[in-house]
Amino acid sequence: MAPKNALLHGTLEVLILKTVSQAPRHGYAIARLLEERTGEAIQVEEGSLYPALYRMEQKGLLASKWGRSELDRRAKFYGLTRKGRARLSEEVEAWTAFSQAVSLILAG
Amino acid sequence: MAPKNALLHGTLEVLILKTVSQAPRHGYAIARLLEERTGEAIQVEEGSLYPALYRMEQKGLLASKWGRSELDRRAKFYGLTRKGRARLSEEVEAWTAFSQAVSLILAG
DNA sequence: GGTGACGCCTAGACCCTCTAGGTAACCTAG
DNA sequence: CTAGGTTACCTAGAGGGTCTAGGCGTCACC
Repeated sequence: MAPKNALLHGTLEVLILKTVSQAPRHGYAIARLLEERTGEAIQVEEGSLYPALYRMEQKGLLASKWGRSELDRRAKFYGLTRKGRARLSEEVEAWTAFSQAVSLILAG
Repeated sequence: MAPKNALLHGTLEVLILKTVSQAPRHGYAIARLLEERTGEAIQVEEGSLYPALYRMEQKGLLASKWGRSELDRRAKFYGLTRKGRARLSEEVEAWTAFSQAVSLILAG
């Protein structure tokens, strides 16, 4: 079967980078925030999210620190590293170019 | 290493559907057309393209027929089936919603 | 006769997302 | 008090799509 969310492929990273650039956030909050802000147009499964966060920390884009959530639960907060910040603008630019290109074709 | 074109993932299908909806085209021409119209912003490798065309024909979205290219070479022309036409509008809609959602986040 | 463009195809690697589980702490309803 | 729902994290393996790196045949040109 076709994957439920093929379009998300490759885009999750920039979404996370952006979300975390505004303030340190924990994984669960990132997922909720993306869903709420987009009216469920973007849905991030936990099985995609946590591995992505792990990869991105390994790559040096994110740095994490355990803390307490808004509801006072144990939660791991992620913030951008300098490398992550650089990566964010690269990926925003790449996505903008790509999405305009696709729109151009689909409008043709 | 990061895949060269992670963003393309899941988008190639709708690009092909759209391109072929305008006129029957052969694979090589589809790739050239996508690149030229987008100023190389979209680049389709042959190793992605031909398997995609094959899959889409298997799924009943495309129908193919051997013919002669503009340069009078042997070439396989693809056209939309009724199912392909229906799929095209679904996917255009899905892409529009998704891309607006991503833009919303990235603009935040 | 060699090189490059045209045009098609394939195997396997690679990467990312998703499914489907599991853990643990906390709250509320009944 | 206990059953269920929410918060919050994690993982193994399946699944699916793209890319790498080849191969094939034809044709035009130098």
